[in-house]
Amino acid sequence: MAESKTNNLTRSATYELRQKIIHGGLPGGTRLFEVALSEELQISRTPVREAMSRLAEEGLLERAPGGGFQVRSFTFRDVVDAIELRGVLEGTAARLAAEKGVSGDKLQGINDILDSLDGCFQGFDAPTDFDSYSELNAAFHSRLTELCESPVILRELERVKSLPFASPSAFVLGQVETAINHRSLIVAQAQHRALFQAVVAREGSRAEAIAREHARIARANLEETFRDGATGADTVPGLALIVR
Amino acid sequence: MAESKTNNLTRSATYELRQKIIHGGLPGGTRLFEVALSEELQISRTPVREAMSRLAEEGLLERAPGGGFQVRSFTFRDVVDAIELRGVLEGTAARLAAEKGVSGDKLQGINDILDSLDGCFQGFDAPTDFDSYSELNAAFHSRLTELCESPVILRELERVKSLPFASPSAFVLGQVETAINHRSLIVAQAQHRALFQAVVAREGSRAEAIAREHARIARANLEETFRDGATGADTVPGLALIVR
DNA sequence: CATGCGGGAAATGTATACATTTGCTGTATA
DNA sequence: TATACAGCAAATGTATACATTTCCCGCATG
Repeated sequence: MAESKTNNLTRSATYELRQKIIHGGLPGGTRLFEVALSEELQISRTPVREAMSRLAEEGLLERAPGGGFQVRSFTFRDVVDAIELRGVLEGTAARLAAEKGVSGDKLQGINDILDSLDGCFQGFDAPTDFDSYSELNAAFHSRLTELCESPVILRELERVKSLPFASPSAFVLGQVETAINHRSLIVAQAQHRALFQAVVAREGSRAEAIAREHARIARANLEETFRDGATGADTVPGLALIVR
Repeated sequence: MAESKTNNLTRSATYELRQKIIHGGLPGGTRLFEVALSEELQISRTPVREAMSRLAEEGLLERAPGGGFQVRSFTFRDVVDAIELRGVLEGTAARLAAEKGVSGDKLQGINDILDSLDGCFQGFDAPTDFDSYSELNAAFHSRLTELCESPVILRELERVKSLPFASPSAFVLGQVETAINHRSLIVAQAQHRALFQAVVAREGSRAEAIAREHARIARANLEETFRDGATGADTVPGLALIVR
């Protein structure tokens, strides 16, 4: 019955550090010192080291020139590029799925998700339960991209999506109120339908184009949120990720 | 004058391990044991651990379910997808560079490389010095993709290119004699010219298409080399990377 | 004022002992 | 025969002491 206790300290240290970085507690460029962190977390240097190593794998940290690690800093342009990259990779996954063709039994589940997403729109109002909408949205994209059945591509896609602010859920993680409005959600849902339809119809090129355009919504929301070059680092938590 | 001696043991252990994996000394799926490796390399477990962690960052190792690491295994399909992915990313970099436009002073250096590549073809014969040809080829792609000036995209591209057999140089690394023939080199060089021309002319879509097609040469060479489903694991060193 | 050269504090790199977990193996039992 | 469980061996996880390197600071020197 006992939960697996593997890597207890490393696991918790990784979690603590990740949260702190994502929420802006550790601005980009900040160098992390093993001793300081080990004292703060009341553990030895070893699991701290291990945690930093894992966060470097995730792309949240980078190895410092003289050794050790520092928080990776993302410029506004970096975030825009990450979103573009996500669109490109999701587009590739969709295209490959379409070119390969997908068996019918996997399609029904995705269709159900799409119907549930529709259900989130009560009449013409915005979704009341935004959390479950986000969850369904993530599920749709996950299920759809998996259709390409390419571990290599899916792996890189997950990497890119985990980059700060590259995926819609990152906004929730970073506790940033984005300028996501009702209209953009309706457009997004229409794109979901079209994207799915294109994959089913084996129209690879069209699927790729839609997926790319779909990511542009996130980009527009980002630019809307941070309009006028306001970094907002001092007002909105999590925003310290954007430095230069 | 003294060379930087940072991470001496970790560095050498990482190198030794990487070489062994790339050359097929450690087939995909092989679990790596810290004690065994530390005894073999005559060092303690710590630098071995560190080395494995770095190789996991590179994508050559993956964390095993119960802890520890194992050699990542690549199927033939995985390698094909990695090449496809490289084409997609190089295409994206080229497109962004074209859309953004590049200043003239950076173009001359690339043009010189292209001329040098032309020089490798003595008349209509195959390049005599294949090593310098490969070097120039790598330099061209490096310089061209850098034109997009996107650290995020360039970083992911480097990751993908470092995957076994995803980049042309991987064949040299893995000591696999590929079926690269003279004709494919001529086609490739023509694509180099066209790709460069498209970027300069700010024809983003064309540049992206050419970059993708260019990667397909590597795919064709791969399929030619391993035709008839022969894995060749017992005849060609480095081939143990392809297991299933 | 710029520059190069010690010197020492502080950081990471390394070794090693100890703790914990995992996974196997053998045995007893239904 | 299949299965559950106890116990052991071997692996990784963790703590800590020690080694080495880096980096900063102050001083001497051109």
